[in-house]
Amino acid sequence: MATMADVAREAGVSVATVSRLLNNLGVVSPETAARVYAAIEKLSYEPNLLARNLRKNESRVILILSPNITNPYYAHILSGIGDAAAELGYSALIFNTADDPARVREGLEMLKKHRADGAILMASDMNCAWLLEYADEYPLVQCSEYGPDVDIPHVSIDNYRATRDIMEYLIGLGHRRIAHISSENDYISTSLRLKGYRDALAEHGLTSRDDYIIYASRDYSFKSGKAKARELLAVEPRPTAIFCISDTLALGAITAVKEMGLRVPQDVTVIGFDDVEHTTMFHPYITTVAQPCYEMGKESARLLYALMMQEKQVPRQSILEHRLIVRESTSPPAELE
Amino acid sequence: MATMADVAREAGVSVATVSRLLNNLGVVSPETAARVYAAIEKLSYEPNLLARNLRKNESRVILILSPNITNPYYAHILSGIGDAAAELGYSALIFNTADDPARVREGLEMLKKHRADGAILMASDMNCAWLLEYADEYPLVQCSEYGPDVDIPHVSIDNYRATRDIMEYLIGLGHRRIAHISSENDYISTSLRLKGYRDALAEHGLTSRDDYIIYASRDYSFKSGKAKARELLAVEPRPTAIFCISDTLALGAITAVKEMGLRVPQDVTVIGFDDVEHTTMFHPYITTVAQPCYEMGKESARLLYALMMQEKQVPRQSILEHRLIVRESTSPPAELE
DNA sequence: CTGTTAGCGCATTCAA
DNA sequence: TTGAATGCGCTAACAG
Repeated sequence: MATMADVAREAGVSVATVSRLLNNLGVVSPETAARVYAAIEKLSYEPNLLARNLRKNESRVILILSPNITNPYYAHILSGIGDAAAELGYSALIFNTADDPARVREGLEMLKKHRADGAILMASDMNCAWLLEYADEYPLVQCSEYGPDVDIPHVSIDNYRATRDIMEYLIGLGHRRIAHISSENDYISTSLRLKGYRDALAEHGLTSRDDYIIYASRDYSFKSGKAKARELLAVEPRPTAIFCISDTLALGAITAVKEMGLRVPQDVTVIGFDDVEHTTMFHPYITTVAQPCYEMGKESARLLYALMMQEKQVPRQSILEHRLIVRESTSPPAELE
Repeated sequence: MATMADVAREAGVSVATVSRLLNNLGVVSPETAARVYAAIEKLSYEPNLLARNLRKNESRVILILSPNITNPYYAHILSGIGDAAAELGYSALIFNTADDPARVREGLEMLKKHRADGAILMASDMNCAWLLEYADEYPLVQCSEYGPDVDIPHVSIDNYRATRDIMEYLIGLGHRRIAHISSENDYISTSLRLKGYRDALAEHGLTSRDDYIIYASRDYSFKSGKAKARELLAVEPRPTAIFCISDTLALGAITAVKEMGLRVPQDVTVIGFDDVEHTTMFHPYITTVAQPCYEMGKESARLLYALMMQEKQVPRQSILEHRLIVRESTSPPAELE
């Protein structure tokens, strides 16, 4: 493995000149430049990042803390982060937190060890003020989830407005008995969606029934969605629509409806959230709100980059556009038909 | 940020002693050790990996070259690699190749730059002998796909046997007209499955019809599966079973069957491969061959580790067990009922 | 058991 | 426009 000294010797110049050329610093005469490039070519030299990084005191790596890369929602975000990182000259390190705060801490310690220059966090709980201890020291960005009063730059969608859009749509279709499958997790998105659900009902003079709200497992599992929908459908009077905070949950709900001998959407309307699961592989295709996951990943990387470059005025928040996608799992309630 | 020198000064010892303690080399008296630990604690010192890595000439990073982390099949493998890497004291870098050989090359160049100590490749084409140029220089492992005559350690399943298992099962059910949705890609798995399909037919005295074999898109898309199944179902006489080389393809095939007014499995049996897609979210649940993706990822990391540790006798091949999972999309052909 | 010292390969200051 | 020299923080001889 050739070093810069080898190149310098081969080209008959000093290492300083080679370094300058490689980093476009100062000016190097065309003739020497040519000689150096020839030497680089001949020795097939590649700079040793280990040395460069130590010298510059940076790793050119960004850390991604994700609870589970197997979940397509996170996978799409990761994909965006990875691509943006590459464009910016960074590499993306994945660290699986398994949804465990202790592992998040463990991951963040890598910043102190200089394994990465900054980190992007996913799936933070609302009470994540403890992250400030790290955010004060290192560039940190949160994606999707964040703490409402925790001053760390984050990118997300407007979960409240998205939910209001969903509710306006359902109510506009004529639904009055709308149930909600939420989750027992502690995400800001969950909280805002629940609030949007309640506010929409209230503003339309519809009573909010506690037995129309049910909490699925933290991870939005299909099984949980199915089980919870089953409970919801046993409530009297039966809701005509179920708003689920994820597509997987909606998929489970649709299965529950079908297994109870009912039809979607004729008997029960089901609506999801995310548009990232396989929502168009089976009928009924799911009506849902699409989140721009890939773009959110990219934007997170961009924010982090701004932070790492010590840019002033880095926005504390970047809200991307959601989109209601009406497909086949929703229709007016039968009673109105 | 405290350095080792700070710790040494604080503890009244030399940096060598601190280093020895941190690396469990040589012996340090309990008293000095205690003083050093106290100093580390007080200064909340963390070793600078940038410096350590340069000194040791290693990055402690493994590179993962994947065409698309959004595909659950790869995501599960990645997950296994990531976990195994962490256990071994390594970090996992993801590099999206977008299924482009030029990008694979680009990724491998990172090894020369010392950004990573070794790499795990996914989705290599069969004619990947050009990889040897890198494998000769750096630790390389291939996961799932590999070149039949390319001497690079790889982990996979026995695609031929798995296919034979599928075919024995289908033929055992009484199927005689079995179609095959393959792919136009150049993977060894595709090739072995096609061979397994043909050999099974031949050994059972069943004629292999070219119009029962069709090639879906490289990426096994749902859409492609649906379209190709449609073509297959138009052939006279209609096949009673369709063996698809991926679950997504099978999902597409099932949709095609249904849309043509036929039933799965009563009219057409469909069988998939991988068991990684959402095969149990809708009826009929898909009969398929399960690949131990997560384990394959772990095993890949282990092999790579052995390579990086310069262990002698690193196996050139590690074949993990597959498993036929019979669910609802298969049954004896109607004609026999 | 502990300390001194010499680099790892590079970027960067300063002098020429 | 170029080169000499310094040191980033650490590990590993080697000496004591």
